[in-house]
Amino acid sequence: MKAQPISILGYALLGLIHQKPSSGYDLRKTFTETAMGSFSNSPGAIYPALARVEKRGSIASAVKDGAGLRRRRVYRITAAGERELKEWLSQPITRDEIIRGMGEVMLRFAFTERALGAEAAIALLRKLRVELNAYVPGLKQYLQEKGPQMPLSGMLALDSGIRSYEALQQWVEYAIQTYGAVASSKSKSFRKPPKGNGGKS
Amino acid sequence: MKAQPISILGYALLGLIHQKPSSGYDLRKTFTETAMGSFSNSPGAIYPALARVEKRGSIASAVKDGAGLRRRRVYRITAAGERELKEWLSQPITRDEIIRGMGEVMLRFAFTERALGAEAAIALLRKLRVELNAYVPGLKQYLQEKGPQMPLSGMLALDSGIRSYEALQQWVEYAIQTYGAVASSKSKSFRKPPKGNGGKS
DNA sequence: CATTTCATGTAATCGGTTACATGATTAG
DNA sequence: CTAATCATGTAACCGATTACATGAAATG
Repeated sequence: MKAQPISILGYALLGLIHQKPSSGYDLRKTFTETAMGSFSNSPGAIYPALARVEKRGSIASAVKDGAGLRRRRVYRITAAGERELKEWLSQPITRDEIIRGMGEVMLRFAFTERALGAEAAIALLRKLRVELNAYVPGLKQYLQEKGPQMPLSGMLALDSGIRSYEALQQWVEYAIQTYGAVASSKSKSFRKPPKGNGGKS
Repeated sequence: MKAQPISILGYALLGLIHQKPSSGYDLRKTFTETAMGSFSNSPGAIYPALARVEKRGSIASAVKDGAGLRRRRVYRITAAGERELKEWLSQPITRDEIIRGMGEVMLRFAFTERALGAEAAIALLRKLRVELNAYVPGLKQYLQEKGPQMPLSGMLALDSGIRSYEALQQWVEYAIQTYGAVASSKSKSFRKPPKGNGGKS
């Protein structure tokens, strides 16, 4: 039944369009100008991806063309697309996803609040915490056991990965706390910027 | 002249083979069992990649086939391959590389010591430090400026990226110090495992 | 009026994913 | 002797990269 699945780029586009109807050019700008630089901003990636997602019915487009306006094809999400987005966001976080890189997890987290609510975002963070707590100790043990036999650079590269995961663990705690505060006060306007870290900069 | 460039997977294979002649199966095991899990361990990726790198002359293979031994095709690096590896490792670190993800940078770092020596590894770390110091403040400023207008989850996702870069900055300092100590003592056997972090585990 | 920016696409190519295929060898 | 593991491949498909193409509107 299910045709082949939506690619990660497809989900990124779907999530952004869900937040706000956009044209291909808008989405390209988002990828170049905001911190989503890990996605391709090339037209040869985005326009075909949009066409694929549209063909499967997850988004729909309309050409806006007024006097003195540039012709723009604006996409909006459909009911089916919203369903698919929510389904994707609801999938459990696996260890595999953590190993392959945080990109997809973070993308899902970024879209969860808007699509499923703050409680779902907190639940995702809790699941992420569980997976990290199960994964990181093994890495550290591996470093301690095999480290001395590795070349120094290999050992350091591994250490870099571990530190990165530990920073993520600290972030998860902070994010859960932040969400908890917001959820309990039930006020969307209550929002202070994160201090972020033990700023040494 | 230059045919199309070697892929990242190709360089990963080239670097590993440079460290030690290996078969495709060995390399697959390396990807699954060690912390290089971000690379594909599927035969459909590795064997064609090996064939491509061999066809361009960067590696050469010989079939080892003894009595009571399984047939294995073992690859070793050629002089041309070593040249190409060193050239790749010598390329400057760009901001683009940092944005696209640390995977390639770390891979290059991991191979640099063996291929170009400790001094080159330190030089790479210094360049990485410069690039990070130039990049991270902009991200933090972006968060402070645009953060309040972003949905909480978006702000937190960005914060996660920033924390990750800051952890990397700290790692770079640590790595430079570690290498400095080893280089000054000029002794390869002097090597203690990294404490790694403010261990809360 | 020329150039830059906006805006959307197409075509060639290539590497990775997934799945399948094949045998030989060791283990139970 | 059967099952699992070792070991190497192949084929179909699909998505991303790169480069090119087009045209309209704003800018100077």
